[in-house]
Amino acid sequence: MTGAVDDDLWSAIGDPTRRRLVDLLLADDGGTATSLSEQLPVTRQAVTKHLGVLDRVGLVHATPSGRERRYRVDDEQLARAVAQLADVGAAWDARLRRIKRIAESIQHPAK
Amino acid sequence: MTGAVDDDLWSAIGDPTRRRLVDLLLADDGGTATSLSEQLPVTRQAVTKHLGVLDRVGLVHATPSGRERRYRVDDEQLARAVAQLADVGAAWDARLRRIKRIAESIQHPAK
DNA sequence: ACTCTGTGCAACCATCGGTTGCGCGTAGGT
DNA sequence: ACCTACGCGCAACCGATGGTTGCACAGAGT
Repeated sequence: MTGAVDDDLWSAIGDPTRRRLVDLLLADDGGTATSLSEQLPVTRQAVTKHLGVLDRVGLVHATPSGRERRYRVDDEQLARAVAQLADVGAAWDARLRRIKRIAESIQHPAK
Repeated sequence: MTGAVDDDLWSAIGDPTRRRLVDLLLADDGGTATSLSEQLPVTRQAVTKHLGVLDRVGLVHATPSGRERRYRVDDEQLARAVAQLADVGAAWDARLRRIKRIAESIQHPAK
């Protein structure tokens, strides 16, 4: 019923590499740009850019630790993102069911 | 458990304009590039390109009708897309719950 | 026949995902 | 204290993509 979709947030997780980045950070909290890039088919600089995007939409948060920058996922914002996925999915699903119901009611008239 | 995410499909619905396009087509089946562009803040040509992308991943299907090209949503493919949204959402949600549970178990040791 | 309307095609532009290359600071080994 | 080496940031560059404008063409309506 909300439908209040945040395009920036959605676009952030729309990119495959960023989605994997989130996956990696969920599994291995406190990863650095370098460590993450080693587990991905892209360079450290590419990862850095993606982390920048994720940071801008609040999905991750960086904390300097010595000469490293450790990143961790922002649970709340990720939960919000998950909610949006569910929202859109539910809306489309409802449409599909409605369409299917209509199609059936045509095949099997209501009386 | 599947995790078999189709990047092309996901990227297709990752774009805000394309997502709205799908929304519009679900509400107003058989829309044309021109009619759809009137309900969006972009030009017809931009819409045409997006419909091309959606067509390539099988989310919509065009049928020439006279001099017009009417587009309709492919129910099955959209259902697949919805499933993927649910998949990723569920995976992340599970992680969040697990993390939260761990955090709680630290505050309230298991005994 | 002439016009309107819907398409398609092409050129062009900004942004984005990705790369390479460089320079800098800081942690560690000796 | 030194020097190495690792992690990082910045900048230039490149191809793909989301967007625009402009034009040329085809099918209906009068």
